[in-house]
Amino acid sequence: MARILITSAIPYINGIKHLGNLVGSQLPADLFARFMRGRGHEVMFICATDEHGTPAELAAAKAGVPVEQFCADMHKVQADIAAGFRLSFDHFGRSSSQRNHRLTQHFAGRLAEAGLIAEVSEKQVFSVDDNRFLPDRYITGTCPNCGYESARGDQCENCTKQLDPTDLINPRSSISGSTNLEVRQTKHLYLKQRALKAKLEAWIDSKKDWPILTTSIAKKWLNDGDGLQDRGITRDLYWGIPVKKGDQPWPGMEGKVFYVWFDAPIEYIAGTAEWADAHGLDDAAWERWWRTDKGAADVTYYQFMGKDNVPFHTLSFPATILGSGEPWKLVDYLKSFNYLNYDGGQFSTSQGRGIFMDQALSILPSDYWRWWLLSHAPESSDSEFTWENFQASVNKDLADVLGNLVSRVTKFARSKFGDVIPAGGTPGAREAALIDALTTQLRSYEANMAAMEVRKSAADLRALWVAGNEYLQAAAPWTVVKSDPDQAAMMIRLAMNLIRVYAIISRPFIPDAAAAMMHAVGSADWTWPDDLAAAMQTLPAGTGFNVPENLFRKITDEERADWQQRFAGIRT
RNA sequence: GGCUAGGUAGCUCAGCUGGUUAGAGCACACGACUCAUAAUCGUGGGGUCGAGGGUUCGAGUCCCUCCCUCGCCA
Repeated sequence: MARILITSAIPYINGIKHLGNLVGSQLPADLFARFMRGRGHEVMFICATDEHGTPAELAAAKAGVPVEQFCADMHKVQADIAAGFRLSFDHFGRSSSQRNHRLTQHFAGRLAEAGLIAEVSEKQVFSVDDNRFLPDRYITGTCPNCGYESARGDQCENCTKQLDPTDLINPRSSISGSTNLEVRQTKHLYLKQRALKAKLEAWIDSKKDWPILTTSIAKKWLNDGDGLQDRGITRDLYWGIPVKKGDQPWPGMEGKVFYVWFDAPIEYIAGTAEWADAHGLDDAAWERWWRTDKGAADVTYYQFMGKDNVPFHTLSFPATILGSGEPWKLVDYLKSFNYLNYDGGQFSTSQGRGIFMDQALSILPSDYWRWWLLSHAPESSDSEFTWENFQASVNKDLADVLGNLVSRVTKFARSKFGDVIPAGGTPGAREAALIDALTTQLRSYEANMAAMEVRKSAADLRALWVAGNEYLQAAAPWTVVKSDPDQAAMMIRLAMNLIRVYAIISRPFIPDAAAAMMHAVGSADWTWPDDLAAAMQTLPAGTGFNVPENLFRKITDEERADWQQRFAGIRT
């Protein structure tokens, strides 16, 4: 039994995520976690909300509630939706937790002791009326280059020129519109990433089995232009983790907080500590997942994220870990995803375009979405959601191939043999051939799942389902029963056992349907079918079974057209 | 403009270090079956593998040029 640590990129607290966010990190991470658990491995699967920073403060202000309250409420909302999608986190933490405060401050202290923190004095725009420093992109003004009146302080959208906020003509606060702005001197901490470049590069180079998408992004940041840059890790904000050096004050940094991208990945670790706290366990319980000197040496650590998160996970976070000089676990395998597009354009949180997680659950149960999203995961390139494709895949794969298989077996069994799995008959060459074919396909499925080849795994799983229909079609128990009821009973007994096997191996993709299948055949034995021939004899004759409701219903053309129209616009 | 990835059947995609008639699912046509959610199973049609050069006995697979899409960066 192996020990598997899995983290999903943590979603930002501000609002409900769309299906593109889901399929890029949380959902494939869940698939992998469920698979590894199913195989009997010890799994720790951690996710959290990423709560700090200006957008959360502004959203809270807009909602008219204190930011602490806003984040607590939104965390609850996101946790409920995650549960709705059956995301099986061992813990869904919060980057604003006290655990993360202490750990983030601890890392900063260690980095300072290692001489990897620089204090830099710089000029920044302060909005008097808002009573806050403004991030560059929250300053609006006229572009000195092209005259565009709504240029942002970091870049003009119109002429794409890179700007400094002080370049803007008639600058104003994007928050309040106030023009009462001042340039003030402020001091910030920088993480000396340049000093860690050689270490980071050696570490990246040691990862021979990482996808090109991952290593190329990392190497570009390492070597492009002037190479890896030192990075500011503090901000003049209210909402964040107070800057401290371990548990000691940091002179000159009073009232400042750490930058959200510094504390967010640390929450992977802190979230595991939160898990221990929530279960009344001591520190050793979570440290054995993260400290190689305290039991984590045999842990394999997998991260899942969208491609936009790769630089932070290949460089910034490892710089924090390596720079600390302490034996924290570094990621072993990093699975990154491209983007999912929506009907010809991008999903967009800021523009409200696409389908959001709560909307998805309001029209169909999670299994439908899980299946489509995972079987079309944007692995090798961006992929596209269309309602036509969604309807076709769900109806064919789930309703026709799998759902109908369960129906035809259980209904036939009920009408011909009664309430229990029937006895009699002897398996022959056809049954042996089926088990051989299933075994081969199952080994392929396991290999693809272990390699996080999501689409290929889905294709293998579907092929396993199809093999069941092929067998039934060829064996034709509905014909055999007329002349040799015992042989028909044997076929049905085998099919019932096959449904149980399907429940186990399908569970990572469609957990609810898997539970329904297991219930239908009157079992609760989720042991992975390492030996398929043996697994196919798990349910003995005499076992009671149920005829379930249809596992999946079909999406009608009318529904598709309705949803297509309903979700065509912009969410407000 | 620089960089990554991609451009393969109507659609969504596989095709590892170059090697017999380029594959799968869906869709389509025909057939079988009738236990089942008008489900299932079988067979078949359909592609000059973005364009043009080149290397090679042989290229979707390597090299060069160009076109297009997406993203990142500037």
